[in-house]
Amino acid sequence: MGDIEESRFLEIYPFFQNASQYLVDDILSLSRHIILPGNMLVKLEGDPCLDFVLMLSGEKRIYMVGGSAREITLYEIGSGDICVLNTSCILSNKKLPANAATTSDTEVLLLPARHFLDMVARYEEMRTFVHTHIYAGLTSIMAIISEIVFGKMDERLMNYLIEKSENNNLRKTHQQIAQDLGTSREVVSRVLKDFERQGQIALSRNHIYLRNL
Amino acid sequence: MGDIEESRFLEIYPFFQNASQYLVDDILSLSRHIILPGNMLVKLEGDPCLDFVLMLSGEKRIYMVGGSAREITLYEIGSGDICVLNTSCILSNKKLPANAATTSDTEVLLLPARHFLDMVARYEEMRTFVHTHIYAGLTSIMAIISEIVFGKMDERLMNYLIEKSENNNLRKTHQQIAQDLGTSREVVSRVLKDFERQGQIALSRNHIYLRNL
DNA sequence: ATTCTCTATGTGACAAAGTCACAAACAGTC
DNA sequence: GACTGTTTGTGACTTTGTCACATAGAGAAT
Repeated sequence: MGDIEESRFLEIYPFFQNASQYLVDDILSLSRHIILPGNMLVKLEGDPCLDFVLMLSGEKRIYMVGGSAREITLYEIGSGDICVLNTSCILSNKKLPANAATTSDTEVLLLPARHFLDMVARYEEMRTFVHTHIYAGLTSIMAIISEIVFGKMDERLMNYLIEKSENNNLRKTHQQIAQDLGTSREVVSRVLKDFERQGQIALSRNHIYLRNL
Repeated sequence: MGDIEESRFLEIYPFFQNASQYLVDDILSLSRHIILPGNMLVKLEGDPCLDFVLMLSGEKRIYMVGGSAREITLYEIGSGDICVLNTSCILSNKKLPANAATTSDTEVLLLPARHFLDMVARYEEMRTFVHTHIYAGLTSIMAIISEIVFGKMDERLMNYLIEKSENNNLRKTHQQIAQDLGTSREVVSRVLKDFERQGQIALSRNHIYLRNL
């Protein structure tokens, strides 16, 4: 079933290098290897989680939507990550409380819920793996609250630019940035324009360039 | 050690009425029964969690602090609740990422981390219990983000008044309300004054009265 | 009762962030 | 080059947050 090499899996998920061989065999033999196209809505709020998802490559964005086209991104997961909400849903047999979409072509391993629960029951390592990721997810969501409540927009936006840019370049629209930060497009446009006037960045359509200072 | 009646425990935690007698015996015999005074700072951000905490009576507030006396309450726990962050910390052997304080005299059972981890390993029921509460904690924290990002202050404050009041009365200062909602005292004072001018509430020192409309 | 003191509340002035409406600029395509 | 859909810019206004300081209430001290 799983047509992924064990060596590749262990490279992406080094945690399992020290885990029981039985566990690794189980994960690889019981899960299916799937490729999802980019920019695809994978799950909607309220959907059940039938599989535990292990990210191999690509990226997913987990986000909430409010009225009037406002959104906020809770976190993004990439190669070697798992999704806290997916995990927590399966462990508690509840519905997913957010939306998930791929932002690029994405390769995942899907491990059916019942097998995943079995492994959590049987393997200490699996529990450690899961619980470590749940803690990380909780704290990263708390960090968002902290930023929103205690932080200022210009600081948040500058941190975002630094974090998300590659080689000082970022290819995103102001609308996309606004949806990640949970604010409106106009606010992003205005703060970016200020940054540009201060000489910190250069703006063009779909593209931001960060000048190193 | 534990000097609490099993019948009382099962009344406060009905989930365990259907659990193995061995598990209940373990919980009761391995935990200590402690009483904490009200308004006591129980844990600071960065503290380790040595015990799994089961709330018997009273209330605790879990909150984050930012600069300049601003705070935000993540959640409050009372009789029959457990604290997600406490749970997650123990399961992952990490530090607590928030502060905890009692808001009234509080009675708890403290179950040492190693015994708790043991029970999670051994008892399916304990895993279900824990994972259900983690899901509930995660979604309640997400609900806070949703409120802050998508909601308006007057709606949030009105919901707060309705939720927290008993018999249409609420004994809190504007400062305390501001710290629960993650805003500043002035904003709370102003919105409350608006509510009063609209005849929805009556204000006096340390006290708010809600008129039923 | 009067005064003192501490805490709680009220409010004006201004800054930061969000909303609304609409204009201008850009990149493809026809 | 004209047309079209998307992206960005911006003025005007509302809401929320900050700062400074005034006022009011409650209990203690005299």
